[in-house]
Amino acid sequence: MSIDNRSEQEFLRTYNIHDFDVPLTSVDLVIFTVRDQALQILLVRRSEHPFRGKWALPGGFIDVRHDRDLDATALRKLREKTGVSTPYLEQLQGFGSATRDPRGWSVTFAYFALIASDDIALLHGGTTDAASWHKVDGVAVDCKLAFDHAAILSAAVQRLRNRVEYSSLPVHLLPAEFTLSDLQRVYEIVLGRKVDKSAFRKRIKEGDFLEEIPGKMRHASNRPAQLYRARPHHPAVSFMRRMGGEAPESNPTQKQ
Amino acid sequence: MSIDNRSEQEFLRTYNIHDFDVPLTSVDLVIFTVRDQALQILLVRRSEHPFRGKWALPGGFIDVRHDRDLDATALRKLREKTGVSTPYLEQLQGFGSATRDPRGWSVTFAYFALIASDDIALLHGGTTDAASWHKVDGVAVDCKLAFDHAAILSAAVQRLRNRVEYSSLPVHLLPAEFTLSDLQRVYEIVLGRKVDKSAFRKRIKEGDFLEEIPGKMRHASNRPAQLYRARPHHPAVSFMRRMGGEAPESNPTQKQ
DNA sequence: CAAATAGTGTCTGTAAGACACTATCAG
DNA sequence: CTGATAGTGTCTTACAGACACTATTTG
Repeated sequence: MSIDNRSEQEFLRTYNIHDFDVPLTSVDLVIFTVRDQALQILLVRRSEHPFRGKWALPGGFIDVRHDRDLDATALRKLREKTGVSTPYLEQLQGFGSATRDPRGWSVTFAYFALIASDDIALLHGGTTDAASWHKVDGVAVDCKLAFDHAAILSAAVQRLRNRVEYSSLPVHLLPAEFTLSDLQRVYEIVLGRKVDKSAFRKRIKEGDFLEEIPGKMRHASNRPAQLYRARPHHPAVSFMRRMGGEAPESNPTQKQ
Repeated sequence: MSIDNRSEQEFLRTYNIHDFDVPLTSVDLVIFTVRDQALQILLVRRSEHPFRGKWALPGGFIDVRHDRDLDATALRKLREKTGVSTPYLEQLQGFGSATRDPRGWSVTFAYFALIASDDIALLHGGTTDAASWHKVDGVAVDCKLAFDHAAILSAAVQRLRNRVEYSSLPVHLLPAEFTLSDLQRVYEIVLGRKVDKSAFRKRIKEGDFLEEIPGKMRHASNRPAQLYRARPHHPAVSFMRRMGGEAPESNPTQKQ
């Protein structure tokens, strides 16, 4: 198959990864949910060096013996921390520099996940380190974070807000059944601004990624509301136009 | 500063990265240009194992002694291959799995760069391996690629086409001075379809990221065309609406 | 003049936003 | 009835797309 398969195999037999100076490689997660009318993320308090005792994004090293690929590592970490195994999960961006970890050159693959807050009763009482939810204020949280996790969080929030302007992403922050008002509220919480009801509902119906649950309504002390669920196999709708009058800031791209 | 700075320092003194099984880490580049009325990318023929003799994306390992961060590695690689040092450069996505490299678990940070084809006279005659331009056909090139580079290329082309639908990105594929017709042609070449002239020009002017070069025209055997240049410090404009009637395919996100 | 490309104007369709309106429940 | 939230209709504005039209050059 290869040009010279024999010498290629010979090469691999004598190859040792530890002959090279390779950076430390990890995967970190920004796990979003909406709780108490606020966008929140999951943080863990580190029980190991470096940054022992500091808050950090959940994450860890690739298990080269068990993880098939990066997504598998991210899913495994998410399951370990939350018990959730079918979230919305998207790779955010890689971060790597000589200075982000005091142990030396390190890289991390940042992912962001969206889960419904009622999916995670399992969290407390697990065997993991202390973990808790923290409200996102602007593009940060109220406590100092280890490593460059503040920068990662900032990038994740910006990416989330940007996606929410033109996609159906927020359905993943809700439980399986919800009303259109619930969904609108999530859009408003993530974006931090009001959204027009009429325009919102036209847009969502046009997008055709939800279906009514026939005859199922939510009753309260007012007019009952139709319950909807995400249409199966309709993962992520992108609209042609963004909501809101504002153009997004430019990418975290660097030049020079 | 830290909770216990003394033990943190003790920890770092005895820490050795080689005690862990870390994946091999590299940076790969998808370098786009427009030449001969076609979108093209730069490929190098590998002179080393593995995949010796195969075409591959230019790339290589992080130089932990000299590279400040991932972007620096990508820029260095780009400079080594093309001599270009101020391109549009954006991190695409991380790729990592147990099988993408026969040497074992490996990860790579894929970047994509846009350069004007007249910026790269320096390419031939360098000290690098054989490198050449290859036309992009659909989402691939006409030759087999090493590693998982076909998948990386595919993701890069999709990302580029998607961005072009709503941004000013293609200016980076042109030299410093160009006409609006030149720019329209680049949009058409990247997207692989015709674009309406009137709508295009309204959109570009509305975006306000170009400026006329006063009095400077390009003359041919027809009406002379106004020359434009990118407005300084106007890096990447995003429009509120996409061109073309089609919504983009969903992300390369995985679930399950 | 013709050929070629540059550049503009006019109309239509679509969807977002503003906002007022109606509908349906509990109490 | 009131209060509350669900849900709709109507008007305006913004802009993409289609397409015809004018403008300016060379030969």
